[in-house]
Amino acid sequence: MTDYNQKAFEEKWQKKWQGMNIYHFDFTSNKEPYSIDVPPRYASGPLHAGHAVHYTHIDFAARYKRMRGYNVFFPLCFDVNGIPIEERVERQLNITRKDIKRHEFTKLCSEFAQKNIATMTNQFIRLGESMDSSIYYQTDAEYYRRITQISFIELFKKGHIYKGEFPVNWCPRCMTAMADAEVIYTDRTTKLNTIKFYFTKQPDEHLLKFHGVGKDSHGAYIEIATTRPEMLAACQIVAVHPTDERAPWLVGQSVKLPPDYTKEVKIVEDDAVDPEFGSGLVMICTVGDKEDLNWVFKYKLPLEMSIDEEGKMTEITGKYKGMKIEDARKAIIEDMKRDGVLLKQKPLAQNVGVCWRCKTPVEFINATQWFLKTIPFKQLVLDSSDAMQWYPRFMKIRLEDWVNSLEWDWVISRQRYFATPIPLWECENCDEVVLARQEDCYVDPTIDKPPVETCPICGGSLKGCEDVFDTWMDSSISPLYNTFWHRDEKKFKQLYPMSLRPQAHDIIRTWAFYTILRCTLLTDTEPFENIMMGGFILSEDGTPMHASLGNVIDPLHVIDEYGTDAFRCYAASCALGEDNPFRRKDVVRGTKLLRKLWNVQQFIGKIVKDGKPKKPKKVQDIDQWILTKYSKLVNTCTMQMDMFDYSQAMKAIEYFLWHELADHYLEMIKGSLYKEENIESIRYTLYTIGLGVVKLFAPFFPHIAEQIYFDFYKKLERDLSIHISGWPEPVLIEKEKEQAGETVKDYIAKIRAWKSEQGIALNAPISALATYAPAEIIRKLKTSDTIIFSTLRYPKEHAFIPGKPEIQETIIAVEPVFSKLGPAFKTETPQIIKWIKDHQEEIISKIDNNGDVFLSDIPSINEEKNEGLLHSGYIQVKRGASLKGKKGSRILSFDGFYVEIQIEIQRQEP
RNA sequence: GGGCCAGUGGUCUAGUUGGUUAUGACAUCGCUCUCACACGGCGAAGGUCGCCGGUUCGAAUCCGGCCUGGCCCA
Repeated sequence: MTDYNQKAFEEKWQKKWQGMNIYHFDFTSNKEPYSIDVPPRYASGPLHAGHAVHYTHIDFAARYKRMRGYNVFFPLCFDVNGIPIEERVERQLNITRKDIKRHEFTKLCSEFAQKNIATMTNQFIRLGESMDSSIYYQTDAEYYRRITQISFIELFKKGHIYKGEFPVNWCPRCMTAMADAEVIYTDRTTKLNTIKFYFTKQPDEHLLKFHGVGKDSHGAYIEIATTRPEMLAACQIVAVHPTDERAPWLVGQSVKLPPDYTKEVKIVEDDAVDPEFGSGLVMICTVGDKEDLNWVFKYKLPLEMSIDEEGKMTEITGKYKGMKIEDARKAIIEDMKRDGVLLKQKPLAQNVGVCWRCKTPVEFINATQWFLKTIPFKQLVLDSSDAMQWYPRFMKIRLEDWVNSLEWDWVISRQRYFATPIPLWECENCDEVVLARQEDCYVDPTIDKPPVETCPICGGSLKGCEDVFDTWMDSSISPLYNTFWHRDEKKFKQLYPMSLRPQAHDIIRTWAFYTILRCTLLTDTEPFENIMMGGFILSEDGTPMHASLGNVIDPLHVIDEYGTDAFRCYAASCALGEDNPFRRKDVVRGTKLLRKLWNVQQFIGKIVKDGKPKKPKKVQDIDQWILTKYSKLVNTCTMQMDMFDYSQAMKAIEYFLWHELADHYLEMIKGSLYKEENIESIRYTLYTIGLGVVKLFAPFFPHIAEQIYFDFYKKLERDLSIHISGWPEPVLIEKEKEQAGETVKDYIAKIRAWKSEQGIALNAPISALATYAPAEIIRKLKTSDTIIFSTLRYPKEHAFIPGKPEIQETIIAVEPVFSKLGPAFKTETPQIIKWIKDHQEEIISKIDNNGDVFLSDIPSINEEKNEGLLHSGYIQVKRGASLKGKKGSRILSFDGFYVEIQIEIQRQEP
């Protein structure tokens, strides 16, 4: 017997597989391709356990499809553009990108990313991933960026791109525009400041009676509550709700703005004002938040900015100019306190939008940016997503909600460096845009010359665009890159749309949405057929993993301790789409399952080592039973794998292996095996199921499966590796034999349980003289009597006797069969049930005398037919027995049969 | 505030075309080293299936409302 050393052979296979070329996508093959749009892993740092689980799920799909005979396209790939990497580099070196030359900075980013890529590539190998490095890509490479640029140029030519001056989300720390999808919301407590806005003209005294209006030595004022006092200079208007009792007095009035009271603004009424908030009067700035922005458009207010691109106060804020936002807020509060115009401050819990990467609160900046139209294409995206199968289905709703909630087009330009350059030049004189020629891409307009010397319109000089793309512009064409769009028309036709998009649900609004949008716009076809949505892997305590919380789980640590296959067992136990805390228990359970699989295979291996058994003429009943069970397992498991339901599939295989096969079948055939009875049938069965089970496990546990395959099956099968061998097929489904097998199994299990209860060793002989049971059961038991004899260690004389032993058997209860009664009698059912329960003795005696009880016996039932309740299956009897054994024996009663035991065996007296 | 998901023995968990006696694992407690496996086998105890109402002959399952947690969004 080979020693079980999981770690040693995991390492061995990880090395060997590199050279075996079994995961290779074959462009010349005529097998049907199964293409996976693998999430290019972002190169900002190593994988954590959550990523590891996601990629393991993808690997399950890849390995399964390979065994199903597909030509699987499973690229190794990385996403290498954008702010997060820049941000890491800036933090690591304690610089900002503006401190050094643009191209020096991008070089640093690239080096940083390459290091992470090397780390992650190794991680993927250790996770047992079957990615194909011959179709490798990374999104910052010129070959990839070229496709990003071409896709932009095509969208531009279709008229879907425009340049606009528009307030956009802006991160003052990263100093760039960002899309709505990149803004996340977080709770924080801030201060709500109530400030005096004095009237320009003294209002009617009557107004002073109302709340939120006051008067001091400087005159009458209204109270305005704001969390952003530093934006006072950008205040354009004050609003009150139309139904507010003060509205008639206030609307049309003007107030002066603190802190210096030189600027005047009007008061208007607007039903978007929340009368319950603050004083019920709100100041509207350009632009504090999105709501302000709606008002700005509604009232056509000037777009005056109080904050600039670096997060500093602008000219219009007067003395606060140049201060950072937080400093300016402190300063203006101090000033207003001093002047007595700050009435009160109270804490306020609010939900602020922050930069997804650096968590700095996002501001709105009016800036000229490039946009890709999204608003006109909502329906297009929804239709495209309808054309795909979503797993689980409810995830589609998230995409639909996001699409329906969209209000703005997608800002695709970023004022950053480490990303794909926007391939165009602009005339410094007339703003005419000169696009790069597709055949020239990849281009970097900050270095490369434009395709024409000067502006074709006015002859002005052309300046290369310094903005770069949002990094989602790169990753959201992964299906186009993968399928050789604009590189090889034949391959594109073969591969597009891709078979599967696997991803996590946190990037539905970005990666999924943008990919569906752009690929559909560019190809008029949805980019993938299936989309499987992974859940979140949380830390062991159920909190999300965060470097800052120190609860990040390193998958390699887990693997070092328990092995890769055990880790993959945990991964398989995570249902798709559901959030799962990391469960060490399931990894431990994995180690046990692997050991069980190993042991079972050692046992089977010994028996099948003499060659591949042929199917014998007669397969014994008990073998037909387990083969039927196995075939059913193959069917359900195949179905579940097709639906990406890995947790269910693995559970089913595990149950079959451990309980049906090991606990029941193996135990049952051991006796025959040692006596060499029905050996051909058993060997055939063991070989078929032994190999089949390893194959079913192979996508989950690639290492142990390969090891077992090589140890026992490879020399008898032709395949180079279990991972490119065929997926099992059902071999036999014999319903009757299955039932007979279940009967034998139940019989044996009951006797074994009884022996266990009696403290008799399971392999100890017992002097059971006879088994009594209804003829049908006896017939079933007899088909496998050799197994019963050897498993239970019965004496040769043991007889199987149809009928009852010499016992007094009585009916002890009559039970209603709800599933029969309900549909037949509907509302009368409860009465019948009650009657049955109340008249037990009467019913029992009737059955004993006449053999049945009839509907007409029930007084309250108006039923014409005179059906026998027992005969029609409306009731069932539960029999018990007062048993009389022969002399020197006693009779044990089980559910459905009796066993007569010689008493001597029980004698334990000293 | 809206959407989605979840709530089942001490812990984790399976289970929805509705059928009355709810699955398994871990932990606990008994018994058992039997020639693949004691990291095994056999058994016991442990649950008003989040709460309330409705539909139904019958609800963990369907419907409505609510509570709690998570995720996403505003």
